[in-house]
Amino acid sequence: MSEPADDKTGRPTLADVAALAKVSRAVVSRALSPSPRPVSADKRERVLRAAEALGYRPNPLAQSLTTKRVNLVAVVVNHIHDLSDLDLFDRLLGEIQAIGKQVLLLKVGSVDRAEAFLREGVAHHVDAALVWSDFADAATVRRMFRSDLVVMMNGRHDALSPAVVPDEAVGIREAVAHAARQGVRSAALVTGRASSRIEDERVASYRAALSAEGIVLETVLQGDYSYASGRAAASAFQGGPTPDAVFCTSDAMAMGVLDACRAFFPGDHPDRFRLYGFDNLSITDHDAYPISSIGFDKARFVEHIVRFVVHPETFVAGSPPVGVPTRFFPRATG
Amino acid sequence: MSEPADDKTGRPTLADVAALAKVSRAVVSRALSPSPRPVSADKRERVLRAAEALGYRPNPLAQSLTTKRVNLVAVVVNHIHDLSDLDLFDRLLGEIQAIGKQVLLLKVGSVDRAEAFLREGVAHHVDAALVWSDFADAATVRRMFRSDLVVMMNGRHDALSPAVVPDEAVGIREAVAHAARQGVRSAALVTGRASSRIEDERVASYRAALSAEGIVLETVLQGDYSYASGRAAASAFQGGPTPDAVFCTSDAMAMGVLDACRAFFPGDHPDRFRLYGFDNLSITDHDAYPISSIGFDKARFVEHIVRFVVHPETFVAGSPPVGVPTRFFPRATG
DNA sequence: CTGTTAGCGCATTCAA
DNA sequence: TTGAATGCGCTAACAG
Repeated sequence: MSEPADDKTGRPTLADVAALAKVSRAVVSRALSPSPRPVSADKRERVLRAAEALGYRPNPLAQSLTTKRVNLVAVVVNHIHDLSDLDLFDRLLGEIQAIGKQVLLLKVGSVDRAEAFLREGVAHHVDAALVWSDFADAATVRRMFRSDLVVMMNGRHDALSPAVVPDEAVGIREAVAHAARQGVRSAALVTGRASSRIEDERVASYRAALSAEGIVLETVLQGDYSYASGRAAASAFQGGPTPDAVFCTSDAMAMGVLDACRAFFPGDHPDRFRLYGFDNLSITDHDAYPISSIGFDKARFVEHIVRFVVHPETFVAGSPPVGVPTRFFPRATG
Repeated sequence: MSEPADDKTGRPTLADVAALAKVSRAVVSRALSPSPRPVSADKRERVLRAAEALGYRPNPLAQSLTTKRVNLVAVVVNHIHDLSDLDLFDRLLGEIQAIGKQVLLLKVGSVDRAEAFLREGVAHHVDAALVWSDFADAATVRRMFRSDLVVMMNGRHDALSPAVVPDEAVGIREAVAHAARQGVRSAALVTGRASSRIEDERVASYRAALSAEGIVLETVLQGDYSYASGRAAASAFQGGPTPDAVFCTSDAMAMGVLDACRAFFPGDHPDRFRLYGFDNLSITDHDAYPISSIGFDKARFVEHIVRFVVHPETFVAGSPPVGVPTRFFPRATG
């Protein structure tokens, strides 16, 4: 008589359950399988009872050895802020868990570093990789993860992998048109990191929209998406005349610009110029930063991503990236 | 002559490397092992070359089957905001990765839900669980994860698991003492969710400190840590006389109080009462929310956590939780 | 419907 | 130092 389930971990295994239920291991496997498998009601009952009694939990790692699926999804970011707003991330996390998978959060700055730790880690066995970090293009990501299912949100997608991107041009046109209707004739643009493809397109959209509305782009200032860089950029407006409007490619920079101008021109704000941000962060709903902004429906965005994870087959190679339209959200500053 | 490495995944396995290098699988295993194992220089070289040629990557899931270690660390939160500040989370993520492990991020609201998805997921095989969510106590967490190594940050620790907690009393005393020196005699307290142990202690610390400084606690208002709840709570000050100081157990609520009062008493602020927050969020460094706050050294906090993960043996059962002292950070509002 | 058998990819005995 | 054999925990293929 040997004790059931006591190798070293103390964890009962499928074999223990089989022994207690007096059936074969295969029957246990089938009885406990989520998908319906042929098992007599009698034995199924015994298995369930035995599993319950032993406190048995299947080992998903062992399962994955044969099934090739781990129920893990990698979320790859450069910095947490890549996800622009915590609401989006929180929702994504919830939805992924709702479909029975779990999130492996990877912070990846460069391809080199990524290769290094992917070599050792579980990461390259995930069922899917959701990529915000712009450290690599789709082909590289597919190679790095042992998965063909990668969803690109960093703009570096190709024909072989699905991608979800905000359709920024729409919202930008709305914002600029709104400005034009308010009489804006001249503008400054505060941009983020130049290395990003997303940012390049964003800037191009602003240029096109401004031009279409006949607004003169007088100045382009380089920031890095941060509050501090917005403040720094705003010093350009301190001395001479200011443009009619300042467009920032992130809300954080717009916040910096706003605070800088409050400091430069006390009591004067917000009349000196109109201010537009980007991202529609939830903080723009706070009184102190009532920044007109451009955003998209996060629920829909997440919905598309999760759909690709659940039904990869709905993606046909060569189809264009899924666009989630952005909208203009007017607030006090614009 | 069969193609090397082409079952169905196309991924080369250890066996493929062995075949190409003309050695046994055991030799490959040893040659590629991080720890020094007996292998002749000649064969080691051949193995390394073969592995390189094939682009071989060991399968950590298969490894874990025998080693019982996955190099996975679970970070358990209730809501992303539990980590109070993204800076802390971002740093934690980086440090965990630096020690060769990866982060499984779990959003867990209740024990029921947790049990449900832990049953199916990889989560209960992690090497360690770092718990912010107050959904469960240490014993439950140890049971849920197949790990004895859990680090509790939610205040629900016991003698058997390490814990890291901010020593909040220090900073609170500093803040209250500072207020007293400024002539504060009466105060209101805006609290967060009552269900949390951390919150209970925080409130107790405020009461003790106020009492010690002879400040009368006139009002206690219930919030939920959010900006909106702060705004709502502040309506209590709209009608009658206001206390000399308002202490909030989160910066977000303090921001809400601040904005509400700016709306009630335009132009009057910040003289009507002093305002103190909690968490020392980075946004309190922005001009618009210059809220005096209480915070701790995030680098040290993370350092302690990671130390427990790397050297679990440094924890001796029964030792008290590691405290990271908080400090008072005075700003314009206090 | 059931049990037996054979792997999944790897680390680890144990003889040699 | 080496390689053959065994097993980690589980699923899948096959006969019965």
